[in-house]
Amino acid sequence: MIGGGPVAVTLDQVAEAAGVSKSTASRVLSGSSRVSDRTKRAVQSAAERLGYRPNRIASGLRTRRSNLIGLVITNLVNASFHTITGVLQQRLDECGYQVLLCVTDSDPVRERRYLDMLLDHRVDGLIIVGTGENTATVQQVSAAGIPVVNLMRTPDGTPGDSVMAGDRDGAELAVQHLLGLGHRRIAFIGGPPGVDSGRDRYAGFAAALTAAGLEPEPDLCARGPYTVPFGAEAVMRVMAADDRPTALYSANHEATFGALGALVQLGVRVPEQLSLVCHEEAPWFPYWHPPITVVDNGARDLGELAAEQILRRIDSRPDHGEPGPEGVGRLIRVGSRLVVRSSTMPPGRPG
Amino acid sequence: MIGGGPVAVTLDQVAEAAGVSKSTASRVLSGSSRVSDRTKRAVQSAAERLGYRPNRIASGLRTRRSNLIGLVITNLVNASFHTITGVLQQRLDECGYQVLLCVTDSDPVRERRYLDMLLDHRVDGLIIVGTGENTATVQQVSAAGIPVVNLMRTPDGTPGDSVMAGDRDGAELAVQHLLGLGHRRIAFIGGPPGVDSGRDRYAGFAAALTAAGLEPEPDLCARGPYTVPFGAEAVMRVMAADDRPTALYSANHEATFGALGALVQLGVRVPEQLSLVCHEEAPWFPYWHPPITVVDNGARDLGELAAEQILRRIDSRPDHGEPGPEGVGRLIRVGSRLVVRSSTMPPGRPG
DNA sequence: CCGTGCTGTGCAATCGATCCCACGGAGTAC
DNA sequence: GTACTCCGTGGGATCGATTGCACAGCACGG
Repeated sequence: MIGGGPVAVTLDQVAEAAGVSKSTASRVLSGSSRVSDRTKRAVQSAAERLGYRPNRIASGLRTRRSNLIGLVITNLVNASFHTITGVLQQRLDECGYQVLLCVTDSDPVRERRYLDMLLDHRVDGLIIVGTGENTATVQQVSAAGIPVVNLMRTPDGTPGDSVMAGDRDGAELAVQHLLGLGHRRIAFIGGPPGVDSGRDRYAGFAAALTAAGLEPEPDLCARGPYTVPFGAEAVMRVMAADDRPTALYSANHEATFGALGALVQLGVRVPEQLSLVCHEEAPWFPYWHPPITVVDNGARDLGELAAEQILRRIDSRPDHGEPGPEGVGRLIRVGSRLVVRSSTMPPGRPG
Repeated sequence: MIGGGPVAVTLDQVAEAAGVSKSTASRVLSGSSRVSDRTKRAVQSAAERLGYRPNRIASGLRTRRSNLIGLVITNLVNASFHTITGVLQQRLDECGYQVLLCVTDSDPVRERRYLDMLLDHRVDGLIIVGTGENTATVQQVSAAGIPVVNLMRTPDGTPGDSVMAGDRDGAELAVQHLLGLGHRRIAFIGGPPGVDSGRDRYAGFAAALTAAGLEPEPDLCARGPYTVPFGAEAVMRVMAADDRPTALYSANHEATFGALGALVQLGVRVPEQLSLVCHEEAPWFPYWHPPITVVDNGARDLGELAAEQILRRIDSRPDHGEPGPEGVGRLIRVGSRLVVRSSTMPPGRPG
């Protein structure tokens, strides 16, 4: 502690202290080539003694690998996104990669800037929950030889692989469950039609109804942003129908909270008067009263698979081989799972 | 698209295309020194034409600045943390710094590894919500000349500045509010005593009671983890008291959700039978039924101030000046604010 | 005894920027 | 005309690691 100032110890110094050349020291510390046990020990102890920490910037310049992966995501608030972010970070770290976090708030301008910045930092991979407004820039990234994985959303014309949630199937699962309980008037509160999940979940909802000989009723369907106020407003709307629904499918946890609040306010009891299923898990749904039936969209799996896919692409490009898209991007779809709790039950007799 | 392979354009190439030297091209693109307008235009157009993107790794090696800031955080799930993370990232980005995200899950071993890794990446700053188990390693980081900002927690012996929530004052505020409404039997559901927020919030709770001539009653106080199940269990416990409390202070939003679920289950109505105040804002509290009175611990401000503080330290160390702690670390405390909604009211007559 | 191959090590080029230093020429002062 | 100051520009060292190439020493087969 007597002067271990801010000047970091370099490999040269370690080499000198160990009485070997820089090259040998490097070989020992990165374990690439064979070195005699004696020198190995000498270098290691010198490194230890001096408190040597390799400079990844220098090493990155030479090896052309930053060990950084850009994560461009629309927000962190949504339950799926922060679960995914956590899982991703952990999995990538296990393989020596770090996450450069970029939150766009769905702003294409910020997204664009982040993409350029990630290019400048020479990230080894890009995982993106995109707005769809910058596919040209994403193309540039891909053309620069950086693997791209699209997460949750695959905009038209985007390069790279995709890891997508099984939105359509999940919504179908939820509605089939409600139909199976005997519900016929099922309301839908869903996301914006312009977003993959909004579109796909509605498609699943409609498909399940159609398969049962029913069809979506416009005044039982509300589509809008994934927000608490929208959920509340939507419930007010669908519950104002002449013939009230007996069940409600709600497409994300924020909207569901809005819905739950509004239902309490309306004095509608769940599940006695209205069955409720939410398409997204949240930590407190199992503990709610009643515990909420959900479609688990596999957020953890999404993170896991996105990490694995980007790592695979990085590995399969050992030393900046071919740049181009090797065939078309691969599409991985994560299965959804219905978790039945107590917020759904057969419809009661109309009052 | 005819061969813009993965090999990136370098400054040399831009310089050559513009017919100037590498030095001049650098000067134009980093705008450091005066250059004639003619050459400036030539270089800029060449850079544009070739699609030049500066290599931050190379530049970082030379300038000894990575433009990276390490964020070591215990988790992303907690509402405050993801708000803070989002704000931090945005603020730092505005000043050209990017966030290297590290989630520890409160595991000291992972924390330790992350700190070493951040050192290797030569981050320009460290913002940490620490476990308190690695102060020695944090000392190393600080000794390496990297500014450190402790967020929400300031373990004994940690170097650097601190940006802390006004936990004690906030809890006091909440309890004073309840006392002011006429409550005398106030229950406490709080965090682990080993964590700053757990300790401070309890202290504030106790202080407010003491100032009113009361004292905390052991069977109305539950202290445990910030989890939904604990909140539920704690409510069960305090509501089992012979003389039920008329008000409840709950120390974070996860526990509050557990509590709300349990209260519904017990058939206890809020606020008629029990007033509730939560020490932490969540997006849906304003929309709940009833809207929940909260102590806003200023998560956005915490992020904002932590970002500003680290940036200030980085700037005030223009070119690796003195390493040492310039005096003691600065302590910044963020004010808490009581937001009164409808979950609190004067106590009713005992039934 | 000599050629061959393997092992362990060192030398020096290299990655792509930044920036100190020097230099030529124009402008100004005396 | 000489000396001096700017200004714009180029040359080249430098940051700290990695890595291709060369070479010394040793073992082994013929």
